[in-house]
Amino acid sequence: MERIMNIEEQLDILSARTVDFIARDDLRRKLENAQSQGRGLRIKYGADPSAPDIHLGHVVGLNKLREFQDAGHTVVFLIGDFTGMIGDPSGRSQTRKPLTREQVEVNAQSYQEQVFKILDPEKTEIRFNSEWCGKMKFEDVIRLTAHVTVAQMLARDDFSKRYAAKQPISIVEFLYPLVQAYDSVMLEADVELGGTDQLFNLLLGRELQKVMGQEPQCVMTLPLIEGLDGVQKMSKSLNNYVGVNEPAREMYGKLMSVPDDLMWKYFEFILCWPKAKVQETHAKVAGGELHPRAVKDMLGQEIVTRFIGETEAKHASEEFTRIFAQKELPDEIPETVVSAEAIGLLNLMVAAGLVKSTGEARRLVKQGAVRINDEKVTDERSQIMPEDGMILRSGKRGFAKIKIG
RNA sequence: GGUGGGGUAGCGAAGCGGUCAAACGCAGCAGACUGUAAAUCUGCCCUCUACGAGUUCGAUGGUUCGAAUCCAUCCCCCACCA
Repeated sequence: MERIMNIEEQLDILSARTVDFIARDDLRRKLENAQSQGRGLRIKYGADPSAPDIHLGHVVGLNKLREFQDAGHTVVFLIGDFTGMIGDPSGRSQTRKPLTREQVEVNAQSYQEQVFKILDPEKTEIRFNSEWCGKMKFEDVIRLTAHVTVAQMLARDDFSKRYAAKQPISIVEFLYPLVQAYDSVMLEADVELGGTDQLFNLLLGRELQKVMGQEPQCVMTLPLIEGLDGVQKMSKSLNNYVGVNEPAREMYGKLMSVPDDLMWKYFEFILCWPKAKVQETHAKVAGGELHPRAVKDMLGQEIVTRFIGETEAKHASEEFTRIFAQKELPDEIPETVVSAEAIGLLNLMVAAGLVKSTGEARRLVKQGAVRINDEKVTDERSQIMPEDGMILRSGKRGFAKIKIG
């Protein structure tokens, strides 16, 4: 994989699929210098430690990082633990509580496991920004802020919009981009990668490096791909994501629910299919030559294969067809242990973890979504005599097997 | 420091003395349909020992036969002017 590529060739490959790329000439110069000195470039990628699930949205960027590695460069995977421990006031969701040291470490650990499904550990440097942020004195912080003006900050799209709309903007939010920029200085990043929403922050890193007497980093942004709903960007908080650590069955199933039109993006940015191949396949579907369902099955299987394995992918695909197309049972059904006494149907469903409350159970029964051993149960008051191996089914996706104990 | 606006179910947002477990939208769930956990249509969507009962509308006390709606105090948030 590590053959000698000429610089222009590298530039082409590295800039493929990017939205913003600043600036090609800078990168060329950096590549030339690095090559003559026999070293690789340092590619920075920042990660938020509060949401340690890597999902397909991140994969878009990780793929690009991997390309850099394959070209002989080093990825600096920066975990923003310092910022994570302070918390984020912008998301006014209280769920964004500051993390403790321990949580950060646990999250960082799980990050690494997932990230190395894509990145080459040999060429990855994992760093934490508490390393330098934690040592800064207040006066250092103030000095840092002197490098940026409010007007510069307000240039950021979401700030200016919120300011115009008289929405709150916390000072901390002004500090975040600055911290991120400072990270670039400390890491001496040659290139920083991020989603298109990061453009401002990435550019600020460039500015700050210049001010601090460093070669400014190049900036690349990659598209944010939409999640399962097909509209909003994939994110954990919107729960429209596919995590790289999910079981094959989940991963495949979620991918099958992606709107058809979105598939092409996934092929291009997650599986890194060449654009021509994507267009060709798209054309075949449009012309009726290929069935969209078949193409989506291919997408699901290829993605599962990449993160889990081919056997699992095949199995997930077959099981999906069996359950949803032929309405049969999955291979493995979680067991619930109950005693051998008659129990109300609603309570049994709660006990089996199929529903959170009896109210929800009642609703499902009324709607005809509940079956016992494949027989529909419509009376919400029915008493059930549990039997070993009894199959309780609620809706298309809820299964429970009864075990007497 | 001053002025004004707020805190309502997972989120957003109505309600401003009874008909409010609380409109509406989003999210979620189910059914039908389908190539799918897509789209569309329909229904559901606080809890329970469930044709009834219990707890909700920032907190606590109060006025009332009756409060999310009125009063008092408190806590929290926001914008604007200084």
